[in-house]
Amino acid sequence: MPAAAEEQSWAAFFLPLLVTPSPPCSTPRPSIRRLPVLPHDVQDLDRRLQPPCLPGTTTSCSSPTDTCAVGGGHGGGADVSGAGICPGVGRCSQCADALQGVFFMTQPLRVRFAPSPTGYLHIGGARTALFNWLLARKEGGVFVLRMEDTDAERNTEAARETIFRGLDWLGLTPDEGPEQGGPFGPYSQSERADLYKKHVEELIAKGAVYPCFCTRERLAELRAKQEAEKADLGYDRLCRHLDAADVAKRLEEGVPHTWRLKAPLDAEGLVIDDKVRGRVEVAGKDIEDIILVRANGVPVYNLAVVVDDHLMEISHVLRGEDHLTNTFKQLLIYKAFGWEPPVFAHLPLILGPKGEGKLSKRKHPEAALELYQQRGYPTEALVNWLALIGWRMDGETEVMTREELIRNFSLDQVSAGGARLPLDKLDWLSGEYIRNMPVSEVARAIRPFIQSQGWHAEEPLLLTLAEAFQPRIRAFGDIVDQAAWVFEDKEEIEPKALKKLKKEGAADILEAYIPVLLEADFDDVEAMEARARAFCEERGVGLGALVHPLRASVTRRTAGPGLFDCLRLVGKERVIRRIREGIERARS
RNA sequence: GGCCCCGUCGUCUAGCCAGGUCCAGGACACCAGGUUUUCAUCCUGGCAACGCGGGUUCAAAUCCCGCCGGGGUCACCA
Repeated sequence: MPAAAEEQSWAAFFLPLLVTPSPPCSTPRPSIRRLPVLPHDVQDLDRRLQPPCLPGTTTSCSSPTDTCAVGGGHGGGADVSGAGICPGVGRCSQCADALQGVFFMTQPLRVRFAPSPTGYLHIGGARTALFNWLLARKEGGVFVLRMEDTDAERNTEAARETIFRGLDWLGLTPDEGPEQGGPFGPYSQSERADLYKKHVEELIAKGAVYPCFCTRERLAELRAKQEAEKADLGYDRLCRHLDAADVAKRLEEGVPHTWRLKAPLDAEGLVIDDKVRGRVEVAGKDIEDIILVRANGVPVYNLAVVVDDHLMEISHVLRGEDHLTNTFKQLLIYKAFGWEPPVFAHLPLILGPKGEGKLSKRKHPEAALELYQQRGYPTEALVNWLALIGWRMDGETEVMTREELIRNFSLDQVSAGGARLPLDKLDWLSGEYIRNMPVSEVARAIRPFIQSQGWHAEEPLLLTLAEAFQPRIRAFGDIVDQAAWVFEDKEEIEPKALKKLKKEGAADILEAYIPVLLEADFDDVEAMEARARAFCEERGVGLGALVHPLRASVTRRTAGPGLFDCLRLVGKERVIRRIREGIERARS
C-alpha cells in the first residue's frame, strides 16, 4: 500500500475521534507520566503503538503540548526518544477518554532487564535481555538495565561488570542503566534505599501494611505444622488481628518486626493478562500476607521491583516464567499504591539440554554466557540462536540478521512452553554464520585462539588457515583442536592414521615422493595436486595410495582440509621431516 | 502437597485464538546415496509427532471436560 493511502486510512479512523467534542479540561496538566486507567484494553500493545501521529491536529485540551508537531509515520527508527511519535497529544488524564486512540502513542514503550549480579550472566537472562531489547528496538522504545543488587553479600563490582560486558558483547547495550545513566536513576537497587523507605511509609500511612512480630522460629514451627497436617502453607495472619494498643506498645518498645501487606480478605481473585499466556488467574484464598519489609528495615524484592518499575515508568515487563507467581504478589502491591501495573509477558523457561528442570549454573556449565564467548561462537549467531529459543517468526525462517529479528519480533509469536537448550542448533547456526563470512574476518576471529596456544600465524599463513578451516569449524575456538597439527611437531599419531601408514607399500611411495616435493612450489596448491596425480599415474597406483599415508604422516590424522592445503600450511621443510618420521613409523 | 504454567517428530518449532485445504509443514540431529584425496561443505532422498480418554460437530492437532505427564513456585533470596 502506498504511504499516502495508508495515511489516509489512518486519518479516516482517527479524525472522528479527534473532532469529537470532549469536556474542556481546566485542570492543570498533571505531571504524572503514567497512563491513567482506561475502560478498554490498556495492555494491548498493538493498539497502543500503531496509530500514527496526525500532524498538526489539536486536541480539545488547552495544554500547550497538545498540538502535534511531529510528522506522520510511527514506530520506527533508532531514535529511542520516540521520533515519529506524537509527543503531547492526550497527555491530560482528564481528557483521556475522548482521545484514547491517539493517547496511546504518546507513551513510548519502556522495557527493562533486571538481573541480580550473581557473578555470571545466565543464558536465560541473556535471552530475556534480548527479547526486551528486540521489543524496544521494534517499537522505538527504551531499553533499561536495572541492577537488582539488594543482596549485599552477593553484590560485587566484578559481578556487575560481568553483566555489563556480557550485554555489550551481545550488542544489547542499554539505553539507560548504571553505566549510561538516564532520567530515572539511580539504576541499582542498592542506591535506591531512600525511595523504598519513602514508599514504605506511604503504605504504612495508608494502612495497607501491618507490623508482624512473629519470630522466624514461630514461622518455622507454623510451617512445620502445616506441612505435617498437609494444610495449605502460608502465614496465618496472627499479627494482622492484634489489638491496636498492643501493637502500639510493642512498636514503642522497639520489638523487632517485619511489615506485611494486607491481602484482601474477601475471596476476590487476581488476574494477569499475560501477553504470552493469556489470562492467568489465582483465587483470593490462595493469596497470603507477604512480607514487604524485613526486620532490619530493608524492603523485600517484590516491593523494590514494583516501586522501581513504576518510578522508572516501565510499560512492559518481560521476564522468565519463574516470576509468574511473583506477579500476583506484585499486582497486590500495585493495588496498595493505587498504581496501574505494566503489561506482563512471561517468557518460557530454558530447560537443561536433557529436559531436567530449568537451566542452572550448578548443573549446567552451558548456563553461563561466558562459555559461548570462550568457545568463540560469533555474536550474531548466538543472538540469532537465542532469539529462536521460544520465539519464531514463522515455521520456516531461522537464519536472520539482527535487523530482521527486530523487524519481525512480536510477543504473540512467543511460545509458552519451556524449551530445552538446543545446543545442536547453535552449532549448526554458528557454522552457517562462519561459512558465510569473508575469509579475512574468519582469520581475524581465529587469531586470538591461535595466540592463546602460544602458536604463531601471521598474515599469509593465517589466511590460508582460515580458508582451510572455514567450512569445518562451528565455533572459532574449534581451530585449536582441529589445527593443532599445523603448529605442534610432537603430537601423538591417531591410531587410524597409523594404520594408513602401516599399509603395504605406504613407506615406499612416501620415500619416492620426497624428491617430487623437494622441487615443488608449496604455494601453488593446484600445481602440486597435478604433479601428485601424474606421479601416481606413473607408478600405476590410485591417488589414494599416496594421499592417505601422506596425510597420516604430515597431519597424523585422517581428517582435515585438502591435503595440499595441509602441506602448504606446514611448510616444505617440516613436511619433509614429518614424512621421514612417518616412514620410520611405517617400518617400525 | 497447595497454587500456577505447559504438553505437535529424538530436539527447537509452524499450525490451535477465527474446526475442513494437515493421513500435520520447516529446521537441527540421525540414516542412506551423490560430489570429493580424507573430513567438512554442498546436493538428493529417508526416518520420525498431534500424551491418553471422553464429549461437541457432518468434520477436531485445533473447541469443552477428565486423567496422565513435565515444569515453575511456595524465604525476613532475587
